[in-house]
Amino acid sequence: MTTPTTTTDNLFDVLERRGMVAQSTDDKIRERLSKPVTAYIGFDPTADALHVGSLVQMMLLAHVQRCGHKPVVLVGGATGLVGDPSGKTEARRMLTPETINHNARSIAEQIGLVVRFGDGPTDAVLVNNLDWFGSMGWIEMLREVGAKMSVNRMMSMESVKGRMSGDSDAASGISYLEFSYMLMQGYDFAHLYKHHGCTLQMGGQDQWGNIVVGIDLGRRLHNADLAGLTTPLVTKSDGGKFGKSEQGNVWLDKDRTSVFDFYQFWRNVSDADVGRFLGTFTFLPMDEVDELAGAEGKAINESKVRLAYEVTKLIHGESAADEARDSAERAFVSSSSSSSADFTGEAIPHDTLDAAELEAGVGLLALLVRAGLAKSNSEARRLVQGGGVRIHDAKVDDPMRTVNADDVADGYILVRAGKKRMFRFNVG
RNA sequence: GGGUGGUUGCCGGAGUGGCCAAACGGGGCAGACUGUAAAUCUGCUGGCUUAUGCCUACGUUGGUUCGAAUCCAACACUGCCCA
Repeated sequence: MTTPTTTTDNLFDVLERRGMVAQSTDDKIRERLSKPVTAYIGFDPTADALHVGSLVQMMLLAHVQRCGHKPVVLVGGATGLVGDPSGKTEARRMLTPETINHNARSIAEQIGLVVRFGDGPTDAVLVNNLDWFGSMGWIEMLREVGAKMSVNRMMSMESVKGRMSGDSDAASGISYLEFSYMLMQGYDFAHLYKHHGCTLQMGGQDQWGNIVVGIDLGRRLHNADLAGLTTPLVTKSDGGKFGKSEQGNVWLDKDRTSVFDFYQFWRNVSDADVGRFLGTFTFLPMDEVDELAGAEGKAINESKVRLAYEVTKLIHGESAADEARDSAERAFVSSSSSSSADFTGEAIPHDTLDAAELEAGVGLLALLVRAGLAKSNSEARRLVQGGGVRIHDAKVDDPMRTVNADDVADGYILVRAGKKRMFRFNVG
C-alpha cells in the first residue's frame, strides 16, 4: 500500500478532504476523533460477494484504521433475515441462515483487502448481529427495545414514509417485518456500544435514518453519547447508476468480474468523476489527486489510467494491476498498428477452444454466446449484423460465418464485441 | 371482514376482441463522431442455425369465440378506503 496517512491526522479532516462526508451528527465530531474511537459499519450479507458500491464503506473503514481508530465490521446476519426497507420499493427476498453465514465469511475476506483484522488495538474485528439477536426473545425485544421507540418517529422517516403514503408514486406498503428493521439496526449500535465501546457508526447516506435511531436508542438504553457519519451516495455525473458496467454489476471478486473488466470499469469513468473517485477509492495523497483531477482535455486520460491502476492494485494486487493496465494499453492504444497488439495477458477474459472442434468449424454466433459476449444466438446475430463484431481486427458481418483454424493467430482467436469487450479463445 | 382499484417485456407505461412480440419513454447494446470521455445523431433491444416460418410471453387456471393481453369465471398476489 501507499504511504499510510499518519495517525496524527484527524479522521474527519481526512474524510472531508476526500469528499467522503455527507452528513455527521454534530460539529464536535472532530473533537471526538482526536482520541481513538471504535467505529463500525454494517454490511448486508445478501450476496457472498461485494461489488464496487461497497468499496466506499471499505475505504471508510480503512481510513478509520489508518487514523488510529478501531474499525468494527458488522455483518447483518439477523437483519439480513429481515430486509432493509431503505430505498427499496419492495421487500427484499429472505435468505437462509446458512447462506448468510457463508456470505458473511466471504464479505469479511474481501474487506480484509483494505483493512487489517486482528487482535491489536486498531485491528478490525468482525461481528455478526445474529449472535445477539439469535437468542433474543420476542418479549425481551419488546421490553428492551420496543418500549423505547416511538412509532410516530419511525413513521416520519423517509424510508418508511415513501412506502406508506397513499396516492403517490411508489407506495407499495411496508410489512411489520421490514418496519422492524430499523429497530434491529438501532439496537445493533446500542449493543456494540455496550460490548465493544463503539461510539461511532458510519454508512452510506441512505443509512442516516437508521444510524440516528441507533444513537437515540443508545442514549435511552445506556445513556451513551454516540455519533454518526455518512458518506455521500456515489453517483456518476451522467446520472447513471454507479457500479454497473456493460456486464452488469462490477464485483470485487475476480471470478465474477475479471480483472480486466474491473480495470476497464475505472478506466472508463467520466471526466467529471475522476477527481471524486480518486479521492474516494484510492489512498493517493489529496495534493496528487487534485493535480490528476485538474488535467484538461485528452490529458485526463492519464488520470483515468492512474485511477484504474490504483484501484485495481488495491483489490487485485500489483501484478494483476500491471497486467490489466498493459493489456488495456495494447488493446486500445496501439490497436491501429494491429500487428503489434498482444492480447495474451491473463487479465483478458479467456477460455480454451479445442483444436479438433475448431477443425470442424464453429459457428460464429455460438462462439459469441460461449464467450459471454451475447446472451443468445439472436443477440449475437444482431450484434454481428449491427457491425459490432470483429475477429482479431477484422470486422465480420456475416452471421452465418464459421470460425476455423484459419482464424487462429499466435495460438489464439480474439473475438471482440464493440470497442471495449473482448474474449480470447486459446486454441489447444 | 366490507368496499374498491391493480397485476403487461429489464423498468415505467399504452393497449379493452383480429392490423400485438405489444405504442411511447427510460435503461441497455451496437454504429458514426471522439480522448477507451461527455454531448449528439443512427440502428437494435423475447427465443429458435433467419424463417412471407415456428415457439414462448401480457399474474394463475379454466371458459366463451373462427380468433383473447383484451370478454367471462374462479384463484393468487398486491394497493387504497372503511371496520
